Amino acid sequence: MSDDRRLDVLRAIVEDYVTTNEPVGSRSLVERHGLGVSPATIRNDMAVLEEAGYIAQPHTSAGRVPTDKGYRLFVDRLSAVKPLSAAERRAISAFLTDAVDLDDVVDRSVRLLSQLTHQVAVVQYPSLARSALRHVELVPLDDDRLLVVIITETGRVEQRTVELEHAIAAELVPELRARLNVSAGGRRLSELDGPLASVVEAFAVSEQPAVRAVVDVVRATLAETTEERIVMAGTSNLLRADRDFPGTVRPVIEALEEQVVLLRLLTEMAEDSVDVAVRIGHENTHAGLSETSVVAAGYGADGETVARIGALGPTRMDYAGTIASVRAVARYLSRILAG
Amino acid sequence: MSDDRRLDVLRAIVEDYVTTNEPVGSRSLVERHGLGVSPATIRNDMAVLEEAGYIAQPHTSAGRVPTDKGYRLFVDRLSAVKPLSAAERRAISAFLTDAVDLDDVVDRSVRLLSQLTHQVAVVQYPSLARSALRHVELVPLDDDRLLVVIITETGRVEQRTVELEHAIAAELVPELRARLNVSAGGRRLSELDGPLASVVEAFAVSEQPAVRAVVDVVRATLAETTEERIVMAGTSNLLRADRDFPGTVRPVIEALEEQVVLLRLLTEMAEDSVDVAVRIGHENTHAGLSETSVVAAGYGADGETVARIGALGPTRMDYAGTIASVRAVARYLSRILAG
DNA sequence: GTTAGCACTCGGCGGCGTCGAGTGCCACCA
DNA sequence: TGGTGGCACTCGACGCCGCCGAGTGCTAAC
Repeated sequence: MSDDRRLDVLRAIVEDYVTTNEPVGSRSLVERHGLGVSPATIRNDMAVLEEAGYIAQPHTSAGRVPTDKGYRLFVDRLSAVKPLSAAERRAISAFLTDAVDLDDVVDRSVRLLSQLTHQVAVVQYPSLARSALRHVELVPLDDDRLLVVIITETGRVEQRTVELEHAIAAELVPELRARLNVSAGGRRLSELDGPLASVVEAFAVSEQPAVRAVVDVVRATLAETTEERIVMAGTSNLLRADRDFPGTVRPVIEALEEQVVLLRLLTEMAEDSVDVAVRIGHENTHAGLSETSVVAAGYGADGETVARIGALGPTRMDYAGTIASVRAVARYLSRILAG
Repeated sequence: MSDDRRLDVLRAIVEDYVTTNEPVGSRSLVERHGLGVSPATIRNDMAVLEEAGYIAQPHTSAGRVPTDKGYRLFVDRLSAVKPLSAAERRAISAFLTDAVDLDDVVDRSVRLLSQLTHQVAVVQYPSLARSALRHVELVPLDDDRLLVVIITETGRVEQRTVELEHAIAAELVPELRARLNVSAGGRRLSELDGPLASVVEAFAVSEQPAVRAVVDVVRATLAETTEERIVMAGTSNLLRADRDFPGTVRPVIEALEEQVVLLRLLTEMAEDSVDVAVRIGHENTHAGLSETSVVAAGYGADGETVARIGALGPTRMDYAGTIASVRAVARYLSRILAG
């Protein structure tokens, strides 16, 4: 029994359906791909594939369409890696190297990815918690308020205002700034507890409450994961999909507008895989995304993942191409942040 | 000749069309509104209104639909101000006062506005150029690179890296920081030229090139209008419109993805009016927005407009309600920034 | 200036028949 | 046993047709 051919048939169905967006029948299948058998044979194979849940027919006497399970098998075992063209590599490189600051890098990346994939692209800002601290700056605003500005190695800047119970002596601010930067500079959140504690202890007991307030804000800001930001591009690409299946886009856009949903999704996917992760259709726990697939990868300096990027589109997408693009952009992005 | 009644008819047509989204005919018009005349009379009036370009019929023997010109007249002269309900006022107030920092304020505002109007909402970040400077911070990165962090009164933070030709003496950094903050703190871009020049002159000639590089970056950053950021919410509200007129949404979403387009639009509208400005259909110069209306208003502390907010939707929108919401949110926003 | 009446227009809708892609099954072949 | 050709069947897509009704413009009368 030729199990191989069945897989060939499945691959052919996925490929055809992705390009034509029409249920694919046995005749066109043998024509477009050089399978050396007759339509009738293919029909038998398709019956088996359908029985096993890899494909389905929208209605009697229409061609077959891959199910989520079918796409999954395709992605895991059938799709060949599709290397990017030289032109695409050049475009990525040129597009990203011009960037001037972190905002710009993120902005360019997300646009680039949406253009490469023709899907909705998503880029998460480098997480504060996982980035090393570059510098902490303290700015007295008035007697009992102090502005704390936190700058990470990845170039992200965050600011918080600290309300002080009692005024802090003005002369202490430079000292506190210096101590903070010496002890905490270059470290990540996970390595900060000791150094920060020692900073507090370096001050006179009478000053410690104020110092502790500042230190706590620094720690809290770095720990704050809810503040994570996301940028998105290529939403209009969804409308192409809507022309095919009117109405399916609404819940997707609503999901996209809830950054929380996206963040949770990306975080979950970080656990799926070390490299590029793929979620197909119902594999996305969020209901609105049940006909949507997401391809995501992590990026960050020094092989340390600080955030993720992804592309999102209808389950009927070019997985090989999308995976290649996401992986490529993630790598360039890592390189830029490291450099 | 009763010109008044014709205007009543126009108003009635706009109101009916906005709620029903169907061309409105003479019979239903007299029924739904208590005009004390017969359909035939209305038909005559409608013929006049059509002649004058305020209404049009999609095809022979359908009802009438307002033209852009008709909406314009409606907005300018016919629509009554629609005060917000107490519940709405409370919602605005509650929603905005909880915000913790500028990002949060902007984020909440845009969501709020999209919910109130059921349209796409847009909020522009407070412009750097028009905000007063609160503080400039300098952080040496290595021998020939200096990080400049700029903080405005509205709470916006911007950072730039300066590449120095020759290393700047480390001891000079605190002095430069101090001088910058004394001379420039609290001033707007337009008042900065003199103070900045005097900062440069306060240094020894040998140090001036480096100092000037830093000062130039500060000035350039404040002057940079291209870097203006915009946030958006409620894109999914457009899809409702697409159900009525399939295909019209695509160009709009594409326009929205180009922040430049939106920024130019908001800037143009700033000149239209001191209060709330309205652009209807073809009045938007951008081609993709020719079936879209935009309602915008400025906000800022101390009566000084530092940025704008707006709502955007199909020309067939509830102008009175949208205008009221935009105005209200702009006012609360101003109050928060001032406080 | 308003109204009633009337002929006319035209898009929307539902029914109908045709067409064709695609299927499942069965008998047959190597 | 697996592959193949043949065949009857299904069912959505498409185009045609005729009806219905909302809406109009015009004219003659009030």
